[in-house]
Amino acid sequence: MTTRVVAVVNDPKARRAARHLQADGAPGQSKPRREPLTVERIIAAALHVVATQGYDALTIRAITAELGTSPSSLYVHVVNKADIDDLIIGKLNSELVLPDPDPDRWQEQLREVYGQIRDQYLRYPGISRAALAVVSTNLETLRVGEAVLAILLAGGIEPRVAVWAMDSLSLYVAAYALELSLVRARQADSDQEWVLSRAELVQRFEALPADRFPHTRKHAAELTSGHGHERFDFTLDLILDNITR
Amino acid sequence: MTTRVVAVVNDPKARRAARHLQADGAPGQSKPRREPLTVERIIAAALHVVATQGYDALTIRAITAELGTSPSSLYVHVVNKADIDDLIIGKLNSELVLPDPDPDRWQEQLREVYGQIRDQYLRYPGISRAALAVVSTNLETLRVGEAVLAILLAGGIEPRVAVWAMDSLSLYVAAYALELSLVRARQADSDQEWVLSRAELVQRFEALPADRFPHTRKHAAELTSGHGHERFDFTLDLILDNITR
DNA sequence: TCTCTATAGTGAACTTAGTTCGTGACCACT
DNA sequence: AGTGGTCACGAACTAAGTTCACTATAGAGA
Repeated sequence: MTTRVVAVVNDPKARRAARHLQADGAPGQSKPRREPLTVERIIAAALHVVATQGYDALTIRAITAELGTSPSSLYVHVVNKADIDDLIIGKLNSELVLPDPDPDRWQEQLREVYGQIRDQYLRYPGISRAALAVVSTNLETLRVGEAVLAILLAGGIEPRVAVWAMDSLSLYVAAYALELSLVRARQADSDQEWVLSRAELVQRFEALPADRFPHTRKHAAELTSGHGHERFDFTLDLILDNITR
Repeated sequence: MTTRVVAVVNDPKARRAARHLQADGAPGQSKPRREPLTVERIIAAALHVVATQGYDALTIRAITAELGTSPSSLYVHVVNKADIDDLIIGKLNSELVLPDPDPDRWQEQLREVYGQIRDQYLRYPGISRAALAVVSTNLETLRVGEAVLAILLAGGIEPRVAVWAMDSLSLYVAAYALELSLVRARQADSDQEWVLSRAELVQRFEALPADRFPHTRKHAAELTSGHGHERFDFTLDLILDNITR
């Protein structure tokens, strides 16, 4: 998508630095080869792996298998596995549609943006683990932060509160998506006998000693209650409704 | 701490099942050996590794080195690496001091409990990653959940809201601690040249194009502001102050 | 057109980590 | 002593991230 500095530099560290520095598409010199392995292709392959097999399956070898190359080939374009994580998170962030701040609809706008983020995380199961690790070190992440901040400030939220709220919201989406991905993955391959199956879990809840776990027993049903992302919306509203004061 | 069924069973899966099922200390038959490797010793060693070197350093071999044994020895007592994660999270949870619900002080009590959890996570850097993965499958975690639920219900919170709030709070502490651990770790070994140093990061913030990142530039200072856990308290209050309505 | 050089690409191998297996040690009871 | 079962362990296997020496190739310049 974004034109990128394909600086003809062998050192991938320098490449990474260049990637992070360039604020806008200002290509140094493009140097197309026959069917060149590019960072874009690597990102695409990586995202495909995550989408189809989950983040745990995102190994260097899985990516290169997707691309029909060998592991070492990646290291011409990429520093690290962590670098790849950084890149795919950046890519996802770059795809978010960020609205122009509307002071009258700031809460709605935030719900919309974080809804996008949530859905994106869930589309790439487990990727929120990477998102939690990245900590806004790349430009695309900053772009999203900037937009969220703009919406909050437009809503009349005091700067310090705005920054903190942004932080809370971001942490929460990531954690929510991570947990949900895990639960889903667990449901998928419950053939892993050593892990308790859902039935066993429910059974165990009911088998809990009533004297020690009265509330948990009584309200276990609520734990899984809530259609769709009702639980998510609940927490978002909790935060958004309260920062105005 | 807890007396445990040292069931004389070779199969570690059976052991795990036994661990999870026993609600109270009802030892089958204890069978002490000379200097036996026990689950307790494994947990202690594991926690020591995490406390001193961080969760990333928690490898099977690191644990066995601590214990002076070999990797394979662990598998007599433990199913998995994941099982170890489960055990240490359980251990930490078992150490939390949970107050008797006081309807008049429910918010204060929750702040106190989650403060304990936060501090514990931070004492064992990175361990919140394991906490996020466990998803309350063991009894000690249920014990904490039960207590939190009890406090919320005592505070007059509607059951469904209480359960959801508990979920949000738990996710948030874990994510908060995880992020903080990461930041601290990054500060510690910033010799990793490929990662941007703190100075570089600040420098970059200031170098951001003012037209695209006005808010981020202007309020970058607030990001790191807040002494101690002010940011944490802020979010907790956001949630706690709002669930009453 | 030919050569030269820098860079992209690659196979093989190294390292670390989780896990398994066969074997031996040890204890308890017969 | 013998026997059975538990516990411990060394060695080895697999998977994954990473490095390195080497090759292939495209484009620049002679």
